[in-house]
Amino acid sequence: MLVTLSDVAQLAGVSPSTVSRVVNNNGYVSEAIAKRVMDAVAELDYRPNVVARSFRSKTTMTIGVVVSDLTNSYFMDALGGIEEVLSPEGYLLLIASSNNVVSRELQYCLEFDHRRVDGTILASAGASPAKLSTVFRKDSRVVLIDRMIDGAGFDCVLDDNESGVNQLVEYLVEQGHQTFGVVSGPLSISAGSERVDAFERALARAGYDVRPEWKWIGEFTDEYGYGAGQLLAALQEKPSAVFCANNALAQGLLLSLNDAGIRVPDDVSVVSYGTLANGKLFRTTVTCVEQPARETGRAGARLLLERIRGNDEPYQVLRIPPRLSLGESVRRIESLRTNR
Amino acid sequence: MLVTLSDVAQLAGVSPSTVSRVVNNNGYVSEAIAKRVMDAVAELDYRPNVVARSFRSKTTMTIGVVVSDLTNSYFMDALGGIEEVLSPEGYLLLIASSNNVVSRELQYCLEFDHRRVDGTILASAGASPAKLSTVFRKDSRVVLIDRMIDGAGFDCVLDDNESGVNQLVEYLVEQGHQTFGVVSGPLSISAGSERVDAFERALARAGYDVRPEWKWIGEFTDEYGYGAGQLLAALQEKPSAVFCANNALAQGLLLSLNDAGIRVPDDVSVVSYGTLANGKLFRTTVTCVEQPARETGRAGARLLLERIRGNDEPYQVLRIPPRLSLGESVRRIESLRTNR
DNA sequence: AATTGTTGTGATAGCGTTGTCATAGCGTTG
DNA sequence: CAACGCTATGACAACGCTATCACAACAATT
Repeated sequence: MLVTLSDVAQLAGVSPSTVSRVVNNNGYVSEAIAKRVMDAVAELDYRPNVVARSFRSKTTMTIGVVVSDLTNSYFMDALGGIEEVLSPEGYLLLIASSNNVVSRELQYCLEFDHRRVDGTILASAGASPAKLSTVFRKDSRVVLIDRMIDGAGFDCVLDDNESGVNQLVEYLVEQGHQTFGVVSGPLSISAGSERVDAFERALARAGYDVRPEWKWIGEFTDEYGYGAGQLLAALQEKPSAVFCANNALAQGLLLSLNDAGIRVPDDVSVVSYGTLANGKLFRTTVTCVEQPARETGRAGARLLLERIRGNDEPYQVLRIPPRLSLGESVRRIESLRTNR
Repeated sequence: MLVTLSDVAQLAGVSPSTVSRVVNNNGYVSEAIAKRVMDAVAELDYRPNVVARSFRSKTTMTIGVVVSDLTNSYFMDALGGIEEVLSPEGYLLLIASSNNVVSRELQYCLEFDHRRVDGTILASAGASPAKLSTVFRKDSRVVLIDRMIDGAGFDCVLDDNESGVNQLVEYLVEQGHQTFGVVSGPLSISAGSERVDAFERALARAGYDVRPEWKWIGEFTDEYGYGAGQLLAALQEKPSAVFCANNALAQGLLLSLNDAGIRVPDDVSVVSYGTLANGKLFRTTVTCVEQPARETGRAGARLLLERIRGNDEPYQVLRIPPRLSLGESVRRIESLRTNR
């Protein structure tokens, strides 16, 4: 019913093989024949059947990307970087958002495997290595971004969380802060544990710590951030600075503080790991670690490309250094000395 | 190299046909055999080759979605609605952003066609019916959302722009505004022409108009909005209210007015067709037409599903009514009478 | 002149799945 | 009990393409 290679071959008076060579631009084809074929293609309005091609050639030129939250600008930026690298190479992206639900994440990865993607880029919501290994085959090409999974045995590109957090703490201490709170997603995710650990370690070096009752560990969502903000607002005694381990948390926290009538930075200072989405309109007014999202995406895509092209060296972990971006969400504490 | 249907069949001691029936859950299969097959599937860790399946069955269970700007929350919301309808039906989405470049839009649509998607949902950046008909085949299933294309002959779901704009104008006039500016994307796109036309018609009914020098027609991007804001800021005599035909324009305009030291709404009032992305954090502070993005996506997906399932009635245009959302970007003009 | 390599083309054989048809056993019905 | 429909399974072909091989024709090298 639809025009096939053979139809074109017949009209051009050549073999299907030759038409295939022309449309794929590989193998030896003479100028004259190529032109004859292309004319036939145009005349019949031939559309290559990519499904048949993929079936035969066992390569789909498709990359699956699973992120944990598509509405988060970090992942959108990373996606941009991925596309930037993969699109010119002829790959199409299959994009899915797990919405921070691990089971959905696994489900998408499995679906992608069934659809025979050439590789998968995964920003995990916290899948275990065990679960992951049931989903992927031993020869699956997978690159993790933003969140590392120990023991999964995949390439990984992520922030140098330690460096980012250190810059943040340095700045906070410099500004005179002495009491600190933390809001984070699950510590089972590297983005959680690494940032929180680094935060506490950096504080320790400066002679401070985080009081247990000022630690809120939940999900990497603005909803959880909002809830944490409510708890914070209700506290009699508050930390002078609160560290949010990602931008969604910061967003929720700031909104809830605003709703509760707590002013930032007058009443409490807030810093975020990750840029706030709305910085564009209202300028970046939150002091934060500016994540190299796009570069992370690019690096992940490049790593995956190498794997597809046969690189079978041991997997590697790439750390990309972020930089501090100063906003107006941190108060300078001049002289006040609290006894601790 | 990989486990196939036949491998499973062999282990289970049945024919490939039977295994196919089991894994697809269609046709007659006895309980006993089904169990035997499923055990074999589990033991071999069989993964259906969806590419082969698609090739044979001529249906990919894939829907292509081309939007003009993935970073725009309107399209993200619409995407959510689309996914909500299509995902439970087993469809996977192929998502692409044309970034308002018509050639890229066409390219993606063509690529999707080659990949044999079962249907396409398109928020066009302004492709002509002629171009579109070279890309799609006569039996292509296509649904347009947000932007209608006259003469394309496809189903279409979009805002009742007239109603939305009327509500806006009514409110502006009620607040005492008498001089108006407009910022819009191309009038070749229905979202542009319909909104601008409706705006001018509604104003005319109220006895007002838009001065030619207060009309800025460009692209539906925040960049263009920013530029328009600069032009506006530089004007000696300004309109008292400016209508932005989409949210990206409003975003850019507001940012540039802010940069130029023009206060909203004190110096100039701004209204937007479409919700501002950052309403979430800073609350909706811009008076705007709240678009039924998610419902538009849902309706488009449902329309497409019907087409796929064989509905071949004449194509239809669905208009979804939006509603006004009051913010703080419009000043009430009490008594001032300007002579015009 | 013989050998080798390069270029250009065709014939053939599947890839893994499912649609279609054939067949056979069974229960129900007039 | 013959006729029929329903259930259950297998055999077989074919989907459109490309990998592989085979083979020419010709050029370049020994």
